[in-house]
Formats: sequence, structure tokens, C-alpha cells
Amino acid sequence: MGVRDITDNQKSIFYLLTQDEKEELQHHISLSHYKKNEFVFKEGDKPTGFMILVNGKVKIFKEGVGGREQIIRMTKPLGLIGYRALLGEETHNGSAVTLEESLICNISAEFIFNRALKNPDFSYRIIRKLCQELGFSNARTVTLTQKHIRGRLAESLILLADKYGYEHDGFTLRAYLSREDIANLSNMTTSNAIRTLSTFANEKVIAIDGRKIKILDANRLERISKLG
Amino acid sequence: MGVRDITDNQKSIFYLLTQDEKEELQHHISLSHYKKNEFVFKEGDKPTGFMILVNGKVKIFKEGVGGREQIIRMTKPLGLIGYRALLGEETHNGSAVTLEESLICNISAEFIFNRALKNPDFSYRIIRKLCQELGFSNARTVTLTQKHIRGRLAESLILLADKYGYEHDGFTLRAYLSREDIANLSNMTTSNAIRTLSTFANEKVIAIDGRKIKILDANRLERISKLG
DNA sequence: CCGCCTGTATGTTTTATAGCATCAAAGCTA
DNA sequence: TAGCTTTGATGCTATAAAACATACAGGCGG
Repeated sequence: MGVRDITDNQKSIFYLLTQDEKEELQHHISLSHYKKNEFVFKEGDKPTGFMILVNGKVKIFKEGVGGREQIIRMTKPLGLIGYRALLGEETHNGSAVTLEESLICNISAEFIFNRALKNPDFSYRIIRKLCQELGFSNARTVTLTQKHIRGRLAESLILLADKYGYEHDGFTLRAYLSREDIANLSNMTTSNAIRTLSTFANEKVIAIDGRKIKILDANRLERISKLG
Repeated sequence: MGVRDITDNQKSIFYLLTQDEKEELQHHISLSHYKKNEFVFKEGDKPTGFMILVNGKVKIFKEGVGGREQIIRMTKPLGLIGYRALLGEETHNGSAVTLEESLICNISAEFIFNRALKNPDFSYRIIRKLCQELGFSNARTVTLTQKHIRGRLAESLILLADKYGYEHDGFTLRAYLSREDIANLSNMTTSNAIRTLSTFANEKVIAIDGRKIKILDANRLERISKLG
């Protein structure tokens, strides 16, 4: 993924801007580089613009009771960051931190409000994106509150596979999170994430080697997520 | 609230349509009457249109593990129902059931897509609404998973007060839910909702008389929600 | 009027998971 | 390389909340 993809890649939200709009967009873009584990913004910050992840991985999380963090979602290249707060005219209600070295493209709020949102195709694409994310969030609320530990962890692993895919071997998750992040994604303590991953490994559902996780039996994992 | 409010009330999402658009809207409206505890739509249904609640109360919930229901949100007059699925071009991912006798206004999908969404003011209002709801949903995910029973129940009571307000006495919640619904809103079993409500009543934070709930000490309730 | 069902109330038991403690391994820095 | 810090692993204990059981009250239909 590169900066060009922001206008030229079908998956980018800006793909269907008119040629004119795309040209103007160029004048409203700036790029920022982030190291691993760097904050992009913090809960309570005022949004500065519309951000697109060009390269890397970012987690968006909220601090809960006693500072315990819950990862709300994770972003892959061409994904949007912090747009909810900007478009909703609110402050950020979660924090964003890079999981690896990342490149983020910042588009001025002015361009979004005065140009992009005047284009109904763009607006509608934003609306669809928000609707989908809202559906996802509602579903997560239910599974995170109702499923048991095994089910929650299995769901998280499936989520990671869906979002980041596999390495060339077809088994290894293309995401190398700490156990703590896996726990924060799955609403459990780090100990329980470690313990349950070990159990899954014993059951040959996955194989673990440090942060490398191989999904050996995706069907079984799916079943654990649904029923466990 | 009446049907007129849909175009004339500032709080309605259609308020800022042009006069022309408002007139055309009249030809795309139909009204439906629902009795108490009637389904408006079910999880998995294809959305039929854009719905606005004119009168009454509706709960939107998802069925989770073992049929246990989690109330995602509740609607008051001029609130939207089922628009997420329509605009996101998905099936409903939750069910809607009336909590009291209700009047619902249905606007054709055709009008929304071909007319309303061509108006950037309307689109942007939808976007803002979605952003706010998404923020709410994310926040709920964290509190429902992390807060303890007392905190979750206190939060639900505050939510009900914010959404439906108080009767003329200034204390009685203008919402008369079953204990089961209160439980499903707060992610707990009915027994625990009953028990915890009793505890709050003993502590003089609230007073209960059947389904009538008086908030006696709103500050204390707020504190319980934050810390408890 | 009586019995039945539904909703509410409350006590007891069981269990999932948080919390804590300890230890090993790995990674980093001086 | 040695020492320090972070991360991962695992056992034990404590506890919040579910699950279960029982009982009572109010409304409804026969």
C-alpha cells in the first residue's frame, strides 16, 4: 500500500471522488510517520482531521474501570482512523496506538466538510461504512458480554484472521499481538488469555510459537466461538 | 408528537429538507399502528423502509447465547428505527419490539435513496447521527463488560432518565419496564436486576412501587454508575 | 370465586473468571 | 556479558454473578 492508493485503490473511501476533487485533495494531504506503540490520538482529544492508515496496524481502545483497556477495533491499510469523532463533531472517545511502525495520511477537516461531503457518492460511502461499523459494534457488545472466555478468544482469533489474513503458509496469522493486546481485545485478563491460548494449543486448534499463532482447525475455532 | 412533527419539528431528521422535498415526502409515507409487545421487525429480516417512531416506545435488542436478549437501544418519538440495516444494505441485525402501544411512520427506501440522500444537509445529519450512535455503542460495550452489577444497573437507570425524562413530580421515570427488560438492558439476569433494585431502594437511592421507579438521589446513582 | 399464569421477590448453591503470587524466558541496556 | 525489565506461563484463592429453588402477589379467564 502506498499514498497513491488513497485515490487510486477501489478500496479507498476516496476512490469515487471526481477527478477535480482528487486533484484538490492533493493539496489537503499530509503524511505522518509513527513508531511502534506510539499514540496517534488520545481519548478526549479534539480531532485534527480525517486520517487514513497507509501502512502498519493501529488499535483503537477505550479505558474502562480501573484503567483496564478494551480494544474497540483495529485498522489495516486504507482503513480510517478517528473519523467518527471528526464527523460527529465530538472529541475522541477512544485512543489510537500503533501496533507496528505505521504511516498515516491526514486529510484536512476543511476538505472533508467543504468538498468531499458535498459529493453524495462520498457521503453515502461514509454512511454505509458507519452503518456497518455500528452493526459490528452492536454485535460485539453482545458477544463480549455473553460468550464465555473460550468463545470470546476464539472470536477474536477469527476476527484477526478476517482482518489481517494469513501468511503465505495459509495458517499463520498476519498479526503479532502481545498476549495483553489479545486479552484486551477479548475482554479478559492477560492470565486468562495466556491460559486459554495454551488450552487451544493443547487441543490442536491452534499452534503457538511466541507471538506467532497458527490456526490449525478453523472450523473447530468457529464452533468454539459460536457455542463455547 | 404527531405525524406533522416529522417534517415540522426541529428534532426530526427531515426538518431540513427543502419545501419541495417535504412535499414529495408526503407521497412516500405510510403509518402503522402497533400494539404493546408487538414485533416491528426481526433479526435477519430485510429492511422494508426507513422508520420513524411517532408515538410510543420501542426496544431494539439482539439475541445472544442461549436466546438471552441484550437491549441495544431504545427509541422515543421522532427517533429512527431500523435505518442502520437499510442504509448499510444489510439485513436487520437486531429485533424491534414495542414497549407500549406505538405509531410508526414508514418512509419508502426509494425516497430516501433517490431524494433525501441527494441532499447533503440530510446526508450529513444522518452521518452525525450514526457517529453519535457509534460512540454510544462503543462506550456501552466497555461499561457493560467492565462495570459490576450495581454500576451497570445505575447506568441503565440514568440512561432511562436521560432518554425518557421524568413525570411531573420530577422523580418518577417516564418509563415503565418489566424487571426482565431492565435486566436485558443492563446485561444481568432478572433475579439480579430485582435484587439490585431492592438494594438501591433500601439505600434510599431510588423508590420502587411496581414498575414505577423514582430516582431519589441522582448524584449517588451517578457515583454508583461511575465507581460501583 | 377459584385456580392458573405471569411477574416479582429472596435465599442458597455453584461456577466462571478475576486477582494474586511465583517463576521462567526473552529482550534490552548499560 | 551481566543485570534489569518486560512478557509469557501456571498454580492457587477469592469472589461476583449465574443458576436454581421456592414463595408470594396480582391479574385474568373460566
